[in-house]
Amino acid sequence: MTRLLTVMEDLGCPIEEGEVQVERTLRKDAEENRERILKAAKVLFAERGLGVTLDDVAHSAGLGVGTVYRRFPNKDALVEALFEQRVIELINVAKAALEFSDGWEGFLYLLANMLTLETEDRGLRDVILGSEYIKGRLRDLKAEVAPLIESLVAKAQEQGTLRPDFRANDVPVLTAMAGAAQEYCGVASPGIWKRYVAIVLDGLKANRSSLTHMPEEALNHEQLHQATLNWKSRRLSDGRR
Amino acid sequence: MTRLLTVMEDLGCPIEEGEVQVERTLRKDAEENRERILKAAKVLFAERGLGVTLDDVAHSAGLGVGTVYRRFPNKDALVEALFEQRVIELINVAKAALEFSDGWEGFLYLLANMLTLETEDRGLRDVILGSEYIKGRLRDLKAEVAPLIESLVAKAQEQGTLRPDFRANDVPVLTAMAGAAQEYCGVASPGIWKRYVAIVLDGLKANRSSLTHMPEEALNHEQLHQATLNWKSRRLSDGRR
DNA sequence: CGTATGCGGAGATATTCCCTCCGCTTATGA
DNA sequence: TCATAAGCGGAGGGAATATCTCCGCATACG
Repeated sequence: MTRLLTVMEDLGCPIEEGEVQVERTLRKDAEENRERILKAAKVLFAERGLGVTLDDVAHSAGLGVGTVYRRFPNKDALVEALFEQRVIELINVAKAALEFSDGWEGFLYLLANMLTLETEDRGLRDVILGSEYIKGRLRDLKAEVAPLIESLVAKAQEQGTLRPDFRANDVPVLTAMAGAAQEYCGVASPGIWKRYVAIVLDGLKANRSSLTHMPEEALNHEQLHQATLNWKSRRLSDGRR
Repeated sequence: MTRLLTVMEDLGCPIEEGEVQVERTLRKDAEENRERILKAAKVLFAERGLGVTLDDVAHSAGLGVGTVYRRFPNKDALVEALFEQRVIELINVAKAALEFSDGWEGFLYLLANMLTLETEDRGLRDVILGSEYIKGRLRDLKAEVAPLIESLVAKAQEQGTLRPDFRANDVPVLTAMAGAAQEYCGVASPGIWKRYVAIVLDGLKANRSSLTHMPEEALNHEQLHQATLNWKSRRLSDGRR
């Protein structure tokens, strides 16, 4: 197999991942290192989002940069390897949410679980909200989520429990908002994002008599100060060249 | 005066801004350029936040970098010159909000106006949410806002119109969230942040019978796609050194 | 018209990121 | 056992990006 591939390449026939299934088994140590890379990357991406460098990953895995680049030619490949499964989790959450006979219950289930996944993993949030590094299979998987949410929203609205002017496309924006709350306060109080989701949920219910219990305390002054220190203005591209 | 200052510096006595009031009048052209810098910076900071470079500002003002650095020794100085007035506006909004006899009306007034100011000016948002570049007078002014909000929240809660588990310290987080909505969707639909603030307000009212009208349409798929392209994972510091 | 003041922007310095290259090491199977 | 394909580390090249200085030249103004 290896022989054949090499020959094909020598003939100027580049081997495209996916066209020919390159399944050459790795040497034992190489396979181990691949696992270490994935493990380190999982943690780093979850903590700091898709912005992490392959250099960071290498360092964190206790390996040289070269090793990482040999196994994953670029960040896209690593991202795909790591997040396919996680996006499938999202799809499953949405499917499970559709199982509820009560549309509001389902919607609640969706938001609670989806936001938990996406808020606690910055990388997953980047995958859902952005498009950088997201190609091929991962992109396709991601596209499966929206229609499910649309059904769910429609159902809850038909039953009159979700406010009628809400739209499925608002969901990613809620994700961005919960993410912002998390990034702002997370240093001082991880999990506080639930407090703000509680507020939003009370704003989404078509009719409500009681208030949802807010599951976390607000930041105290010291914590807010900490958040303040942590805030960085994101550099925006400026268009000129 | 200039003479004196120079001598003092020659003697190794650094001149601190604010200790000695340096009020030497600028040459006419220099004064003009100073205005151009402020004008350009105002626009850039509003659009892209405190992350803009003094080089950016210079270029946008049609001046050389040196000119900008001569007039404003660093970004702190420029930020202070630009945002003092804007923070005073915030203070005035909060004071005006306290004038309402109806606490909820006042709270509504506060959020509507404060969030408008802070959402439409990324720089102001950075000033409020962050601490980078914020020193001296600007810092002091900023500190005047929180107590006003505290009174306002207390008042509305005493009157039973604002949910009792809300805290004044939640306000900056709401700012961060509205800002996130704006940054995510702003390219496709500026002003859409009001849609999400409407939801949040409905979640903050202690009792509500009707829903607040959502002032903007949700993004359509094309717009959402645009938002997706615009999303960048903020690079977080990684702690190692 | 002399000179203090101001101007432009190249470039020094520092940081960050992406990725390649190459000398050395190691797993593997003939 | 040992030849060798496969793998490894990490220095370093190259490209951006940001901050701030320096100095030869221009100009406002008394």
